Amino acid sequence: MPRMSVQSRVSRNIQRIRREKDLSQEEVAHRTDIHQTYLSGVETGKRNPSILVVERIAKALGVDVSEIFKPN
Amino acid sequence: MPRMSVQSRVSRNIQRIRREKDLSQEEVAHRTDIHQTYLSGVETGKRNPSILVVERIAKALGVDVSEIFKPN
DNA sequence: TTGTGACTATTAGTCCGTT
DNA sequence: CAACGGACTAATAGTCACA
Repeated sequence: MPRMSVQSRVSRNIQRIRREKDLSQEEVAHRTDIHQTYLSGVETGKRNPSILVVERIAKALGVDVSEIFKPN
Repeated sequence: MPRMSVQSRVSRNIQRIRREKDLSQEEVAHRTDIHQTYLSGVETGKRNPSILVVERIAKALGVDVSEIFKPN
């Protein structure tokens, strides 16, 4: 899977990890204080979040930020 | 070096890689079409760039985006 | 060559409801 | 529970004159 855009990479990783941990978007929204609708936009690759937002999501998912940017 | 903020992590990695490749901020600015002053702000941890901006910088530096987010 | 402050234009991010 | 849309506000993208 070469040269995938950073947005799809991030969205896939976030969704995968969130599901692995059995968390709902609403739960992550609560933990991060980011709206569910926005998280949805991130997970569907429609949003271009800042690195601080990605950091908050990573924390809420209990993983290091670098996990979110791993190629898939 | 535990739990360093994503901003310092990103700024350090970008600056380190850029210097390893012997590039000036202006050269990277030209390649990314991002202004030198903005890059400076990113490298000094004062900006909170979006993931698309980080992707452009990574490309200009010839590394995968994940490199930029590696802990240091 | 890199950093700063100040600024405007654009986008990130919120909040509402609805599917 | 997740996605979509619109309307809105806060924050970032991007520029400049200068140190």
